Amino acid sequence: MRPKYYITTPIYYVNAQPHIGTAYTTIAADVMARYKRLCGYETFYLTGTDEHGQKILRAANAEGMNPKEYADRIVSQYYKTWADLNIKYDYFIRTTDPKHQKAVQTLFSKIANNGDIYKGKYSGWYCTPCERYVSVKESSPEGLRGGCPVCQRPTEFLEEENYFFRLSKYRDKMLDYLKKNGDFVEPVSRYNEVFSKIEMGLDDISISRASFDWGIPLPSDQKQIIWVWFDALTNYLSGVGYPEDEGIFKKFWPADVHLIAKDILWFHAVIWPCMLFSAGLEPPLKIFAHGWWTMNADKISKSKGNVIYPADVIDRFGVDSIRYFLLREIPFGQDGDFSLPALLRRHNNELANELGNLIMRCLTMIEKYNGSKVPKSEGIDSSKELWNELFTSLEQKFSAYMECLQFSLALEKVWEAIKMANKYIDDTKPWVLAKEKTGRLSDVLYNLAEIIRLVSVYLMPFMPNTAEIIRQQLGIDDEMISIPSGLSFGQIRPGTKVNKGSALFPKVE
RNA sequence: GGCAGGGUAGCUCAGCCCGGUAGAGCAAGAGAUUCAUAAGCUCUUGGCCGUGGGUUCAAAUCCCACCCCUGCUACCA
Repeated sequence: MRPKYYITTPIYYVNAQPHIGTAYTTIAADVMARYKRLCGYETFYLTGTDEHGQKILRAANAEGMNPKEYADRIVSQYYKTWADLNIKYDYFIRTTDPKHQKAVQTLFSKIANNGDIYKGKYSGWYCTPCERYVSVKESSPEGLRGGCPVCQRPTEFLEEENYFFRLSKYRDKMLDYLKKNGDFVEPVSRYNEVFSKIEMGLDDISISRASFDWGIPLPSDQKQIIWVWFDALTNYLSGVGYPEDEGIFKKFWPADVHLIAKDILWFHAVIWPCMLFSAGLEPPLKIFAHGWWTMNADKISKSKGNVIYPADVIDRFGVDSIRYFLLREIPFGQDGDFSLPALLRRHNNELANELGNLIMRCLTMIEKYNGSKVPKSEGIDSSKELWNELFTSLEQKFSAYMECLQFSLALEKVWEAIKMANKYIDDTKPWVLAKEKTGRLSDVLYNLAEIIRLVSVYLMPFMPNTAEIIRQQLGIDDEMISIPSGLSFGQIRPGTKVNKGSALFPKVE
């Protein structure tokens, strides 16, 4: 039986169109999903949109629309952007889907039946953008009136009867779970933060709202709707069939990893597992919180007007270049800076010069010196053996880095091979060998064709279009493109006709 | 205020656990070459390793104090 892999992005709140931050998470998950598919895993990649809550209701009203229409409009932008970025998800979930709504109510009832939900009266300062109450612990006197400690925006005083979830009950269980699963939250620094915050104590949280009605009603009390975060988190279950489609659900749950940005760590690393504990379901295996992008070292925000939209850069650089840049530029987990000069450098140096030009020079030489056919390796020199060793070592390192989502390091390893190949050409000087006619030229050209093939396999998850073009240029078929069977050196058949096309990455500017 | 992480070449960082006369990539400069997207290859420049003490034959690396930055968190009121 094939092993499974289930990866998710957060479902994005439809108050804004997709930008570089959401694209980042979505691309990272796509790369991981494509990698796992390549490795033969039965893979499920879930993304989607979060469409309920007061914030959406207000935004819709402000434009004279009903919230569902408003959401539809934004959602279409998500579809388009993800298509433009070549994101291959298995399912796109919307919290307005009837199936999802049912799942939320089912989960809610499970937790209620377990005695973890009670009715209480709550009065306090509420942050609408964050969709949560600011606790007394968190708020300084100025903070109460001054704004939300998380997002700094104004809070409003609310008093209502709500239903509460006994989060406090799960403090010890949660700590225990973390101790037994040291890699549950990554990077480690985030794990430590979560751990110490839980140690300080967990308060019960209000998980229903009565002051507006854009949401999913409680099964037991139609006057209240379920808190958006409870609603949203449940997508990870409903997206794989919970509760009705047991076959799919049992196959894929628990999720192997929830990819998130660091700002929503608490909801995912604490509230979500505790909800699942209460419902008698397994928690996800890993929460990976990545960092934030700045723009020219400046914090990105709507008010500053420096938000970057994927379309802005795709037109100029191409999808694969953007995908590459985002994952290569910074170690996954850390913050990073997005800037045009940085993007230009990566694109022109690494993609155009080192990779694109490598392929171009190899194909040209095969064309010129061997009638566009991959020659038969003559075994005159020992470099084939050396390349074999190099790629064996690359295979190990690459997969190790991919397993721990260290995309930048995985790419760095692939680039070591690319640089070696460029150097190999300069060292062996095929243009000289072509005059000598010793047969050594065949060895070199064969090795180069094979190197390019292997590189394209490794790049496939990151740059699917590029990998596909390389495959066509080399004239090879799909069977040589898989992991691990396609990774051994020496598979490309002599006589294969190459098709030199145009430059893979035209230089920008 | 507490806890955690960090301050090393112009920039981004590795080295610090297991002390022994500073490393990589990018940027900058030079050279040989021509298969190639004026690409690639080779070489060079560049650092009192946050500050002040201490331990040691020897400290970026260990110890103490202080300064600055980042994250989590608390509070004086």
